[in-house]
Amino acid sequence: MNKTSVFIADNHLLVREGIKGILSGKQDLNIVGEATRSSELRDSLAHIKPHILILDYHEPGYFSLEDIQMARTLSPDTRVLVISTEHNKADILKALEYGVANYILKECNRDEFIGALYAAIRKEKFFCGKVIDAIVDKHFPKNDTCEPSNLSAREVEIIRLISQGLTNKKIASKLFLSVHTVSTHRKNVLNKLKLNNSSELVAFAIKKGIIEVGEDIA
Amino acid sequence: MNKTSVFIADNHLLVREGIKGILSGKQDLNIVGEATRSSELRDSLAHIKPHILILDYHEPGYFSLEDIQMARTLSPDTRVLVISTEHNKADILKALEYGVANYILKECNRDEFIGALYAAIRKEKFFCGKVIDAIVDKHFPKNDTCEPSNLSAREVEIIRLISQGLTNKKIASKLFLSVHTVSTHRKNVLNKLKLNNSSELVAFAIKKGIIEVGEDIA
DNA sequence: AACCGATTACCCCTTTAGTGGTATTCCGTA
DNA sequence: TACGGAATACCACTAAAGGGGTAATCGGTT
Repeated sequence: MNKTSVFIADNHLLVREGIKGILSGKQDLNIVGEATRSSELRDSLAHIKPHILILDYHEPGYFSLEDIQMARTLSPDTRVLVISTEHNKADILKALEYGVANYILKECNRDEFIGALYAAIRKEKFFCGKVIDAIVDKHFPKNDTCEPSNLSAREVEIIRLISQGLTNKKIASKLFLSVHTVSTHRKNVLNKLKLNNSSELVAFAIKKGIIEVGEDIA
Repeated sequence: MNKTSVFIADNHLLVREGIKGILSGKQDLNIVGEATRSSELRDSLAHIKPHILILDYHEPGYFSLEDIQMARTLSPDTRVLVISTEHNKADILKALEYGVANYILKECNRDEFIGALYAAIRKEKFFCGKVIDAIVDKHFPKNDTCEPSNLSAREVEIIRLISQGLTNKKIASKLFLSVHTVSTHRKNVLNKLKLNNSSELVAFAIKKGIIEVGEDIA
């Protein structure tokens, strides 16, 4: 019988060991490789085409949504199972848009993990409860409660520059726009999100994953 | 011979399994319990007093720095080994102040993990490289490069309220201060951190872990 | 063709933030 | 006790943001 090949991309030893522990004893599975960084994953996928890629997406700087795209390009037949700590709806939805069929949170239980893995093998979709919540919220947006309203690309760009401390004037010259335009965008964003000022906006945007904050510890 | 009792506090199945996998085969260790939430940890520590508590501190909402204090109160002789994804210097230093003697990051390798565990058993300290970096930076602050300068408690409080979108006026009335005082604090903070405005301040503060952003997915 | 959202741009006016000072009180430490 | 930082409070002025409009243009859809 053909074993299913599994590749693990996770930069945390403990999680890799945990996955291997849970998969050990499964006679039908074969762990064919591990990667702890994007570059390792890319190099491996150049010659290994596993059936399943288990990818731990957590924070910027490690494996990211871009790695999902990269994996799907390098090995289109590989099914990607994302495990994540990420509670952020925006990120979950982004991952799904990137073609991830299986997404579970690390806090999911053993059955959910095994279930998601075998669903991936069977080429079915599997999402744990909280991920489904995120999807449902997207498709059936709550009546009036404030939700990460659909911001345009331009608006997100403006938010990003605001969070970098730029004034309307500087944003305008950076984007070759009128100060009025930038001001209008800022205004519209605050209205859409029902926020009062830019400080609150920055906190909100980071919290919702609308913008990223660069990494740390240099 | 007396086995060393180990208690695991981690809300991630995969990490718990990873820890157990690495500890399995160690004849001198005995895993005496697990907790996935603060409340479980508290209940367990009421009657189990393990030699070692491995606590996974990562995000607000799960195990937190407060749980470290709680553990040290309920079971003062228990050595706490914190494992974390946290690159944030402020949080690492806070954990150390709370009496944690052993702190490693999840990306540390097997030797570091084992080393930290046995150091804890021997009642020695052990920090992985990146944690040491954080400590060193604290004790030998860089010459002139901008570093998470020492903000006073009041200043942090002001930053938190700014990030909630409050104006100086509202902050003043909330804290029973003059608007001038709040304004002065805001000004001093921007000077200390060499930032230009409150938007940048909020992004910086979240990035550096000076303030928390509430959780998600409700 | 008519409509709609996104993007651009402008107006007026008020409020708030930012800049650059000074100064007092309190507390802990040298 | 003298010094220094933290916290408090004030002043004057400038720059920027926020609130409330209006409106033209462009692309895509109905």
